[in-house]
Amino acid sequence: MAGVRQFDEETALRQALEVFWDHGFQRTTMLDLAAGTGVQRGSLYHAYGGKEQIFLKAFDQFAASFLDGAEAALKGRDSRIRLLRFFDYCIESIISGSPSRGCLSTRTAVEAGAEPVRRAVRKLLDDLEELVFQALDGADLVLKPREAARLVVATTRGLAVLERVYDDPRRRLGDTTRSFVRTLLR
Amino acid sequence: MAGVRQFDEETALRQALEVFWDHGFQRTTMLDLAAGTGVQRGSLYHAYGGKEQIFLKAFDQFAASFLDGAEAALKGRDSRIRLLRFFDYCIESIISGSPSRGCLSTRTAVEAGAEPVRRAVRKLLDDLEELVFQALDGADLVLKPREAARLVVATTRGLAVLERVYDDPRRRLGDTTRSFVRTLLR
DNA sequence: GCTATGTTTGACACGACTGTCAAACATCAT
DNA sequence: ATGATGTTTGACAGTCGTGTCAAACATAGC
Repeated sequence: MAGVRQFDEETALRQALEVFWDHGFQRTTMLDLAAGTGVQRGSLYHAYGGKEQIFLKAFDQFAASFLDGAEAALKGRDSRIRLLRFFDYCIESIISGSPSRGCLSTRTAVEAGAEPVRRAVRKLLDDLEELVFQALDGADLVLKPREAARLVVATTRGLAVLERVYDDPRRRLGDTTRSFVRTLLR
Repeated sequence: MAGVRQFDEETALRQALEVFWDHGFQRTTMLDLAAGTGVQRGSLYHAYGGKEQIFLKAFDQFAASFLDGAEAALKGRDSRIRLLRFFDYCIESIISGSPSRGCLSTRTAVEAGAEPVRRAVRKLLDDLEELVFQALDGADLVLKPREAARLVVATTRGLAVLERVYDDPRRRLGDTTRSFVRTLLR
């Protein structure tokens, strides 16, 4: 093999993710990605094909890291604490950046049309559901654990939307979270 | 006054709303609106100024009608039935159209950057919360009614996101809804 | 009918972004 | 060193959408 890639792929994808997170999938252009990664537009086309493919690769990295964090947050001994920590983790992710960038996966789910992107988001949510499901083991629930896990994931989506709408999202989302956990656990 | 508008404003705004709902705020262009309303692009600019102003007017109509429907759905005698009917109403709205168009306000909240648009969505959610709050009067709740109402609205946002991600949204959203109502009412 | 007033129309200039490509380039293997 | 291989680069042509404007138009009121 000669003719070797001049940029570091992992770095570039991490930078691309920042761009997507800041601007959203739709508004992000190949020009933005070129600027954000320092890689020429033509090179990006050559290496990946286009915006969607870049997104999918960047999102994969993101999803893996996000799930790692979620798993760690779900590790407390009490299931109430586990849940509250998990939601805190989600909220921190959602309101990260300044101005805050919102929830990447939610924004993507709502904005993106293409099926591969939709599938990537679905996979993240399914994986997340699974983590929550396992963390709910032994909790005193009104619902079956599967249902509860799904409801938890659904609630994180609700938070993501509220963040876009209301001011002082940390407080607002935190309050909503605590309300929810109180109803879910018995 | 001479020089009179040649199109019916209410009709045009209703048609514009369809366009926005189908394509989302961002993807909708003035060309789309011209095609959808049958009004020339130049006339739309002249009459309203631009896309955002048209959206705000169309969205107002939508919000009023949506809230009417929600209020009606929240009218049963039992608060459980009231809530379930309310969620059914939301779900029907979310999955209306083919292919289904999703939740207009959620999509708008997530897509739109401009403050007036954000404010319009916020108003709808606040109004919705108020309706739910009143409908929760006398319900046997774990939470304070205000908190419960907020959680209900948050949950409708979660549903809206799930609809974008999962297949067979009617079932999925319905299941999630029933889980939620079971946890909320005691 | 005429006029004043506001509306409609199509064309215009412009900017943003896309996707592609040939030429220049860098690197590896021999 | 050289050739083979894949990468980078900047330019190109094309598409789509914007916002504006002067001229043509329609109507209410006199």
